[in-house]
Amino acid sequence: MLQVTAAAAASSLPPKPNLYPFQIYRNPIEPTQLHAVSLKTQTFNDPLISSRLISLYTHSKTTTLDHIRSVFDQFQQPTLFSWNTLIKSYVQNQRSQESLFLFLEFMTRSCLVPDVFTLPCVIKACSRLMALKEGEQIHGLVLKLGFRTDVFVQSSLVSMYAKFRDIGSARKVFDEMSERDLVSWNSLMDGYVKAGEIQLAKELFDEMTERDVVSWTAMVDGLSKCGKVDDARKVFDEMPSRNLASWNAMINGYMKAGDIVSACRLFDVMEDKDIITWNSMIAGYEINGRCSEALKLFAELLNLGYVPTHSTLVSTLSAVSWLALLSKGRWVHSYMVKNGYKLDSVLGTSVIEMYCKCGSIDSALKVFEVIPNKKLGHWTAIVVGLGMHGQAKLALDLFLEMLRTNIVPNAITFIGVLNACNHGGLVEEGRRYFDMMINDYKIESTVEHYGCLIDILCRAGHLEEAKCMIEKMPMKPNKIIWMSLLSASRIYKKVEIGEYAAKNVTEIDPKFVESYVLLSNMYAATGNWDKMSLVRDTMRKTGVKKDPGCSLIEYKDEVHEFTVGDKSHPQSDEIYNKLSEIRDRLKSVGHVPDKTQVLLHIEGDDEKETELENHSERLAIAFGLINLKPGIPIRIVKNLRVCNDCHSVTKILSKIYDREIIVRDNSRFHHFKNGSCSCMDYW
DNA sequence: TTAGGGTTAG
Repeated sequence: MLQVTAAAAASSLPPKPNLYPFQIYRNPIEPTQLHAVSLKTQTFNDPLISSRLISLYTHSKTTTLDHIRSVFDQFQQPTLFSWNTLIKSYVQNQRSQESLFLFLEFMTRSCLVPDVFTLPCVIKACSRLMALKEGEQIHGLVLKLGFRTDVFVQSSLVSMYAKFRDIGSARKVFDEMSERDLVSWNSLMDGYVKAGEIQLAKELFDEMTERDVVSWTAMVDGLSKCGKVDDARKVFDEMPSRNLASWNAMINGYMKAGDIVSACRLFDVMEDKDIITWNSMIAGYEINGRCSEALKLFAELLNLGYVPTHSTLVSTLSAVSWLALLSKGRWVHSYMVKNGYKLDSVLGTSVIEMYCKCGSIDSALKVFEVIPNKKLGHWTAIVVGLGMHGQAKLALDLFLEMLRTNIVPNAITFIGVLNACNHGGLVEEGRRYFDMMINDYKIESTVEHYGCLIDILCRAGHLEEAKCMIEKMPMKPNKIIWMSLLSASRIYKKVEIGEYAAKNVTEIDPKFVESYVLLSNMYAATGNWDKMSLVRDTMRKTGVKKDPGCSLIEYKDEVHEFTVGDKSHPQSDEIYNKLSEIRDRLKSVGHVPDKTQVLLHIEGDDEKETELENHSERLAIAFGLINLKPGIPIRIVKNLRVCNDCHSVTKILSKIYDREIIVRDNSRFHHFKNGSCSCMDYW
């Protein structure tokens, strides 16, 4: 009897250590070595050996996850340990979706029961994927299996719900926990922070009997995210110890508050920095409009040997886009290609956007075309970009192609589509896509969608209808919408509607210059000189001033900036000679300057004409004609809307100098080529 | 044997 029991026990136990090829746990061993030996000694399927093998593979830096998977697939009966290890590897390698698939396979195929190691892994996968439904299912499984008391499992659930912004469920799990560790406190607190409930976060923080650096950092982060950067600094100063994350949170807080000086002060005194520190600074400069500084930091970071992350590149590309530094953008893009960055949803979109905003729609298209299995972001970026560049037909063709590949558009895609319809003057299509968005895709229309549709109507001259729509739309019309109506009133000479629109703009933003400019230009265009001088008087009285026009052009890695009548450029003499040559050529083709649209207080026609001729974009064009070789497009970035006269002059120049001129104004691109412009004279 | 959760950029 005794003997039988011993034999049965022996057969269920793992073989004795001396039966193993070598002492697999004690000695350092390469996974490939163990793999080979296990095959030779036919111990490959031994539970201990196979578990150890998977573990060794996951720790080896040279083994890919797919290879580990192929080894795993050869096991006859993978152990729970092997399943857990593989599931975890997927999560760690940012392949959470596959880890959930694997978990599903585990549940259906393996006859094993998940344990306290399996569950936190899959819970984390759900929270990474923002998979609410799956997360709740796994929560159900946790309850069914009775892991209610396991602190690891429970705190994973708290952090998952916190990530989902489902603070109620997070709180519920937290309240039911029989014991709580620091992580559960911190997770819940962070949940409150993320949900913007700073008061509740603070209460929880005060309630905590023990705090670690993570708790303190979450508090710093929370306070600075709700705009209390001074309070955040107080907490930061009180902290018993700080780590990189704490410093980064504080820097980021300052940057979000627009306090670049304080952010820099911290950055400068920091001894250790990591890539997140640099990313925070670069993104901070970028959101505060200091794009040149952002690019400077990017260059410095590369010099110091840091490896840029996706986030670094997104901010950098964004800064490049703002400045429209095409050559810099190309450099960053080729850096990415050389270093094997994949153009995923986020990065691909950034690169496409960069080329669009730098005026090279051709490069954007080239990048778009070579991206394999394109995501919604890629499609949206190119549709929006084509719209911006006035290529309506291609934009809509691509949109339809996207629908054919069963990609579901979102609200932003439709902004691109409507914008494209607008540039192509496609009124009926615009209405149809607007309805399609609401009825077929159940996307709620925003003020931006209405803005596009109203601009479509305005552009086509349906001003009354546009006005009706503005009055009937379900949300409060914004400044842009009224400006759209005002701008069209100027073109179609509908003074009454224009005045009505201008009045509404002024109510929203009394200091908004562009509305005064448009109103005055509308009066000028309709010969209402008295009212025009009235507008100018109002501007003088309220102290509203027109921003000085400014144009940028990139040449040999340098940005050349011109303002109206600028004489500070080293090549100034040459530029003014070129301008007088331009004047003669314009005269010879019969161009008469449109002096009605000048809004500086200048008496006498001669002065007005000189003023026009020295508009910043003319200086930039002259500079381009002097320096850029024939055939190379002249790319200019302007801070304001292009004025009427400059627009018609640039059209003529594109023809007489046989030169493509691409101008980015404050909202769109104008491609001047062979005497016409891509905006079809509506802007 | 061996594996798990929380803070900072985007």
